[in-house]
Amino acid sequence: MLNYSTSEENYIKAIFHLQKQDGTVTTNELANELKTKPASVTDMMKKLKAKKLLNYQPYQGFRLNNDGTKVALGIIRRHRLWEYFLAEKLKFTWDEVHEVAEDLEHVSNKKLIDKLDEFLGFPRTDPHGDPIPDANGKIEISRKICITELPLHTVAIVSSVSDQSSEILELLEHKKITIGTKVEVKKKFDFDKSMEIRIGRQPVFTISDRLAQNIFVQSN
Amino acid sequence: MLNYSTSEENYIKAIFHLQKQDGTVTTNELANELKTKPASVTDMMKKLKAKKLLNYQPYQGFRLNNDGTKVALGIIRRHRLWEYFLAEKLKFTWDEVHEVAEDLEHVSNKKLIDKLDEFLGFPRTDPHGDPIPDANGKIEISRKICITELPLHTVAIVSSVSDQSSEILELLEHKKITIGTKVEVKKKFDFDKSMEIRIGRQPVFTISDRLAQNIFVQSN
DNA sequence: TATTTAATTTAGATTTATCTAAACCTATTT
DNA sequence: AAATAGGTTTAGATAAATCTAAATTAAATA
Ligand SMILES: [Mn+2]
Ligand SMILES: [Mn+2]
Ligand SMILES: [Mn+2]
Ligand SMILES: [Mn+2]
Repeated sequence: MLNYSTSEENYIKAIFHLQKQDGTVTTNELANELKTKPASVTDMMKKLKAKKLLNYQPYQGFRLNNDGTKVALGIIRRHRLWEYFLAEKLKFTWDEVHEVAEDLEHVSNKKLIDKLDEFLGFPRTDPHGDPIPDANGKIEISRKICITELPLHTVAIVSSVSDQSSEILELLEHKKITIGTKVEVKKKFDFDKSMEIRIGRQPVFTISDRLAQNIFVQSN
Repeated sequence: MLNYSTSEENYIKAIFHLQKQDGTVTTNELANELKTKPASVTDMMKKLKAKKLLNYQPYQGFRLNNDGTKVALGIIRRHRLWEYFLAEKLKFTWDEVHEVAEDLEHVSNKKLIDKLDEFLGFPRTDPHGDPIPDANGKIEISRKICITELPLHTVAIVSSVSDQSSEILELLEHKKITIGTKVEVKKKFDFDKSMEIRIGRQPVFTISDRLAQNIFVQSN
């Protein structure tokens, strides 16, 4: 396995997260995700294409190929194992781990990561509930859906939350929404797409669509 | 505290290790240590001088100032804490830890390192026997001397060994020379500066000057 | 189908870190 | 004091990653 620069790895991982099922990722989407400029994205896409990690034709968007996906899963494995370590061993709160893991994930020594995995007891999910790929890059497919797609009056369990910004995580913590929380949608409003939800036996309260988009549940 | 690039940090740390007591470090010495070219060193010295981390006048060598020393001690703290973690928690052998720590040391998140320190139980030395600076940059001054300076027939304890290359560490392991080993110099040869030493009650054997230079002992 | 708009790419700069080769100092030796 | 040899610095290139502004293309609209 070759080694990739921190910058290349950040692009590869971002593409992996953005490409859903069969669709392609656009230049602007990726630039927005990485807080960079479209011109920089185009440069990097040419480079990653030359390294045979993705399919890319000018103006047609891009998508990781098999090799690129393997690389992405390696980065995600490192990221999530470090997140687990930070939360479980170093007692970081779960909204702090992502930022630190964003750097640690780029130390790519296979032995280090496999020994870390063993030391942690081969955890299956990170502190946000996302599955951790194993040493061969195999990852559990999770049956999670966004809470916005959950039918009314159906109790589900929060299985993961977006980890993209610590602002969101701070809000979730304040609302006492965390992994494992039992939640039920009581009402949805078309006007602003906000929804009223209930956690356990607490009073019903409202969350914005923006927040709901970042909460994922396991319906069974 | 500002942040420095990986490259800047590697230069700063190398200068710290090369500058003994009151002397200055030369361009060639540093280029040799970092396996780079003298021209690259000169470029970086200008940069680090501009950042007020060292004293440097063209052709006169250089030396870290107070601020530079503080930065160096921070890097060394990270390096040695990770080495301890790798050896103690992940069960790396002590000749494998340096290389990995060389990368991990550049993840400079103060909270991460202070929590790691706490998790490890505030270790005082790394797996090579070198002291670990505390969160304030304070470091124990060790009374260690090189085995080449140890008087004949004086039993001493190996307190640290060079960790610069895994080749040396491999050799030391083969010879069963490790931290805590009791050692005594039986004879020194002027011709090639080799020496005969005895470990515990084993038969006397010879080590080269090149190797001896990398073995440090605590004479009492 | 022609036009307009929005997304994307290209062109040209900038910054950081590196190198080689040439020029330049400093110290030692004649 | 002049010559020489080492060590050091400068000059000029290169590669990676980024940017702004201009040019181009594709898609939507008239
Ligand atoms: Mn994360
Ligand atoms: Mn990252
Ligand atoms: Mn080390
Ligand atoms: Mn390093």
